Amino acid sequence: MADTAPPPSAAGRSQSPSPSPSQDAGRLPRPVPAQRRYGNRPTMKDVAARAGVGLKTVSRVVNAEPGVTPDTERRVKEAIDALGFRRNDSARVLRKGRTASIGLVLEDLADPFYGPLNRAVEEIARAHGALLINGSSAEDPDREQELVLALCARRVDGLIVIPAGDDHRYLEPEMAAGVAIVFVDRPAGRIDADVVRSDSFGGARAGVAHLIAHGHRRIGFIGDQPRVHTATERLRGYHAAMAEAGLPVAEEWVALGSTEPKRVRAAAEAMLDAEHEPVTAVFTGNNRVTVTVVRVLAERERPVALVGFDDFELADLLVPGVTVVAQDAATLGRTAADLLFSRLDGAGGAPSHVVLETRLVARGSGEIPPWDAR
Amino acid sequence: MADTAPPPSAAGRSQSPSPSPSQDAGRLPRPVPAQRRYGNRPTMKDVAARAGVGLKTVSRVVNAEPGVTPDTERRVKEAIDALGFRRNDSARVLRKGRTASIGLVLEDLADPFYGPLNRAVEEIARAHGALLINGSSAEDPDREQELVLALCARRVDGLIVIPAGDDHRYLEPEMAAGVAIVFVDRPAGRIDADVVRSDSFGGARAGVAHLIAHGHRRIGFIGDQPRVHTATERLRGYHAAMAEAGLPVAEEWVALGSTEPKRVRAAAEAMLDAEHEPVTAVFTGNNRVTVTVVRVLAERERPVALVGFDDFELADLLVPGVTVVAQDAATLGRTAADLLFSRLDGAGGAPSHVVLETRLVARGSGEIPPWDAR
DNA sequence: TTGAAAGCGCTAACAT
DNA sequence: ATGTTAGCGCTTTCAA
Repeated sequence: MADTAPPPSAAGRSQSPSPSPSQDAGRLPRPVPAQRRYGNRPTMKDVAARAGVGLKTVSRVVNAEPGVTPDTERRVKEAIDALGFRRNDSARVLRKGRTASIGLVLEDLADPFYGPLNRAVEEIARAHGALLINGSSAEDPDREQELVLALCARRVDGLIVIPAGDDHRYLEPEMAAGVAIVFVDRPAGRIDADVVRSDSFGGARAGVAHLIAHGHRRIGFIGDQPRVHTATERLRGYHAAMAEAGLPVAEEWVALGSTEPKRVRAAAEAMLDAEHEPVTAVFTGNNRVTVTVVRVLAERERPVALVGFDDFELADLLVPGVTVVAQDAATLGRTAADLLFSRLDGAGGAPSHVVLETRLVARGSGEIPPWDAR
Repeated sequence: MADTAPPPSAAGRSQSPSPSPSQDAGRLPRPVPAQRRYGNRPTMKDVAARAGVGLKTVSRVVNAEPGVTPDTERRVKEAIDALGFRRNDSARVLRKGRTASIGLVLEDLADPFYGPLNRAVEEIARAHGALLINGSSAEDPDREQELVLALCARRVDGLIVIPAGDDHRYLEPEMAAGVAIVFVDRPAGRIDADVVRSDSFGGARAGVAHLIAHGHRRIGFIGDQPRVHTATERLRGYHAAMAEAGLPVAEEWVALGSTEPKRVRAAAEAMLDAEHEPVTAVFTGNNRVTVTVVRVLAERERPVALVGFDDFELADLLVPGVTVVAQDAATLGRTAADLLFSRLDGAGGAPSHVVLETRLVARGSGEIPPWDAR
């Protein structure tokens, strides 16, 4: 999209040639002077020494455990402040077995659809005292797997995954080992696991039916790659609506593929400008596609109707307003996170499949009549 | 909101009474049978036992270190697969001292402005083999500190922070201990640290000058809270542009505060509808504010000019298109991440302050002449 | 109330 | 080429 401004000046390359940091030059051949990790951070042992107490006492103070005299506590706290001590949670985690962190793997951190979802998950995690580690798969199954396994190696307590791939059997050992995993937006492939998703089929069917109700008979569908579950579900909804209205579907009216603007634009133009049976309305399979199609339609004379899956900011302020099938990303995230933490709290039982309803929001673009209406 | 699927059923406590995993059962009065953490995941020791090799050999295979016969390697790998072993990075980290993870603290994960930034940081982190832990401060200084310190306790190698607070002295011990920290969007408060930000002052000055060039003399400024550095910098730019044009600024034309739509709407309406000297143009301090003001202006008859700080998706498709002072969030993130990793790679030197230029993008709303022009 | 000792699972350093 | 021994910094256990 926008031009990527080059970093103005090369970032501060002003390092002086490191004046021989430490003096421990000519000494005994000690293998390694028990050198501290973590940039020589003080440990509980250091705090204990400074406060003149035992290690465990420091631990008690740090963790606010009972059984420490106010006076001792004060001395320990002073030592902590003086040394700038901060507990090393890595070590704690190793001992305790829980990391108090969960992983969130989504498709693209930059996609505005995931912002509210990400935020909702974070809020719930925070309420449970857990940190959120996240990353995006860039819609690449290999990358998804790599990321998910890296998170498992970090021993996240649980994982929320928006799957890019369609085979998640690689997760079986992890799940058997007790990692809780909830899939969002799309079900897991070839394993049975918790899922929270929107009703893609029903939403798309309703959206297309809306267009049909407004007089359209030749309706295009532009969606995501067929590998993506939501894409095929929405396409199924499209076919269902058309079939229910007794309308035929020409092959040229359906275009699945990447959400890359160029591809979407080409697909849209092809079905709009076809000699034979140009479409009078378009249903778009997700917000990325919708935005590009809005651009294409804005350039043309002939008014073409549009309904898009996913709501997006400012959809109401465009002219015409964009009619959408809205799904609630925040609720999706919140529900998934709640489910995940209930699993972590010990909830057993069969995997649950939560399906959230969508909502058709009419704003104008979906109510445009066909331009060839007689 | 939607139905939060109730935890299906209560806890799955179905582990059989541990069929005495290892044989060292009837021995000394060992306090606790060394029970495994992490949901009984296999460890390198288990793999070693199963493959009939030493622990270190497993470690070598797992880390692809040299010095293992192809045959041994095969046996170890078989054991790994059979057991579903996955290295515990918590332990690794404890030993190695580096976590290969960085933290990103921003204001709001749901704000579209941060999506591309987040994504850019993630890409760089990934290129360096690091994971990204992130969270949002909700623009609350206490929450920022809490989050940052939690990340430090996890011993992230470095931190990228979009500061909410204005006093970051609490980071001094961390930085002294070697945690690399780069601030983005706004400088750190009361400490000297690396910063990567846009030229808020210059951008705002240019934006306001643009309005002045189009004939406006009464221009409003609606910005973020005065605590936020960018807000005051942009206000400074506004004042500079007005002063340079010899224009007075009425007190009622300036409104700093929360970016909450209600507040922004009230502020906008007040300055637009003033009896005395209503403004004919508005400069908005960030994308959240801009979006709300666009809504307000869309409801009115009188055409009011608008220039906003920050670009946003679809700004070009609104009618009129919204003229903005664009900053490149992705480059901001990329530059900060590059700087962070250069620090982690040992780059020393004084803190660097990188300032990225902004770009005025004229799209229509900023070129509307004053409605009272004679 | 306090603390010493034994690991958590891994890697570094040193045998063999 | 492979194995053994110490820890990393913390919590757990148990004794004082």
